[in-house]
Amino acid sequence: MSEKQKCAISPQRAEDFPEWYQQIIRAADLAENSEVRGCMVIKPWGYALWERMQAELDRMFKETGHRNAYFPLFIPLSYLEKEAAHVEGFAKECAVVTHHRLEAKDGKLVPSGELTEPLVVRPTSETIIGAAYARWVKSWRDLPILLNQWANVVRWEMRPRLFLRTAEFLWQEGHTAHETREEAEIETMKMLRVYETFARDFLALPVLTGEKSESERFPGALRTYCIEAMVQDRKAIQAGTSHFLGQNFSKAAGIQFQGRDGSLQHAWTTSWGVSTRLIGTLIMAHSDDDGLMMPPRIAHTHVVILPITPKEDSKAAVLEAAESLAQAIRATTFHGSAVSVEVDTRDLGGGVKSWEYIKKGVPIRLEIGPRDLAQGTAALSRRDHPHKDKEFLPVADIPSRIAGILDEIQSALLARATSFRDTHLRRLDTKEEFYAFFTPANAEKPEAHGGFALTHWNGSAAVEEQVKNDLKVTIRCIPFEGSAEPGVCPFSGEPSQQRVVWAKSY
RNA sequence: CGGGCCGUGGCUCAGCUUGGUAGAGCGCCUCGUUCGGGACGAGGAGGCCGCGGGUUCGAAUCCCGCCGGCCCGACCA
Repeated sequence: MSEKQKCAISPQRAEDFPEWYQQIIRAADLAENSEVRGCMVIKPWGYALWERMQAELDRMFKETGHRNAYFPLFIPLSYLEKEAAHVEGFAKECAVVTHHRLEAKDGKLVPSGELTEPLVVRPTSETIIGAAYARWVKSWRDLPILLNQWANVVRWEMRPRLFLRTAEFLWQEGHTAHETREEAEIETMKMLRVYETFARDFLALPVLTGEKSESERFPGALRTYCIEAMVQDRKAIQAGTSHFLGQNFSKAAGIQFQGRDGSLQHAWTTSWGVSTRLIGTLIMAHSDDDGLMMPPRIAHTHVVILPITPKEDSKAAVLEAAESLAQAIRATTFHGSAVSVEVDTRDLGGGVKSWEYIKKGVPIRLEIGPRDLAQGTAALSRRDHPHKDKEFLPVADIPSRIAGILDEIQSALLARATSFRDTHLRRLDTKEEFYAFFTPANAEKPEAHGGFALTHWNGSAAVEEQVKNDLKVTIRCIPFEGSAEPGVCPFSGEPSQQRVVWAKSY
């Protein structure tokens, strides 16, 4: 590269956010598009992030009394037909298996052996899990059932984007059945809070919590709650959902039990999930024009040590010092687990290696070279600081300081994201302000604009529809806290009980 | 699924209008000098020009069909 590049990623966020997003994924080697339309290959660096998310969430699910199970990928078509709203919500995006055999014909393989009943590749598992629960539940003593499954699901999306919207994606879906309505409602809220906590403490994402309006509700649910994050183009992204399904699915599947009073009752069910979309959210929330930035608590690699070996005669000593430093750091812990350290001994020159780890978002880089050997130091760089900043520290002090620095980085990312979100969250009271807020100056190539608008709403779907048509802005959630106050819906002029969160969204 | 644009080494693209057997930059490999911030030199590998058919002595180039991608709409975790 003959000319100096200021940033590793081109284009920059401000120039072309969607393209920047794709370049981050490429530069950090997270994933790539597959030859199968709409599907992605998640590469090791990206999959490791998912494994970290799985590990922490799985722990949190178990701590709240859930266990894992696994249900079939294929769902009988007839199951999907049982819940009317559910069918309507998912039918259009279902992949359907109609045959079970291939036969060679004219040198080609053609499907044969048509199934008597087509099988749907699960877009979600309420129906087939409901059928199992119906078999398992006889008595109030069989409840609650608190299960989760880690699985892939397929939704035949028309416009895929890596991690954000793909035909196949990975997720977890919790499915619970309860004796009473109240118990199920508590469960729904409890798991929403788990997601909120996870997003804040591990992903360093401040999220808004609230309920979805009817038009955004999960097909078949009585209520859908969500966590909504803001990413750096100021759009909202639904990062997790928790649904109170009432008795809709238990009536459809026949989940019945004999209650304490001897009467036959339908169970109350919930479902809740987060997906690999969290990776996309993480990227869009924290990355900068030099690449990915992994919050330390979700990073699979906390520290990378880069030995500087310019001269053959000192090489062995430098490598030994690097390895010994790695061992000392691995012996320390960060939130209960060993700090994860990589030593990159590849024979690559210059800043190439440094830049690779900047792009990949490793929180801490340590350089150790011949000069350090003499002085007993190593150079420490933080991913959340400008990439040229480097602090020379006594090697002996480094291991004990790593966990503290990781915590600082974690806090810095959360603080930065929170400040960004708050800067772009407005209380807007007139239609004019609202429309101005969500209208880009350059319609041809919209710049980052808008944000979250806290604006009154009369509760009508017609208003939502109008705003969506005009601005592509939707209600992201009806927040739980701090929004209940009488006012006037600026779109209809009608009275409103509270402000709701409006935004453009992914 | 509707409208627009586009498919040429791994990536970004030139070549196509006016048919004559394929190029550049980056990346990759080897060797050497380098290495504390994307280094330099020399050499090298890699392409049924998206697929199928047609026109032609001859097609990346012209014609037809299909497939795929991107953007905009509808839909969505």
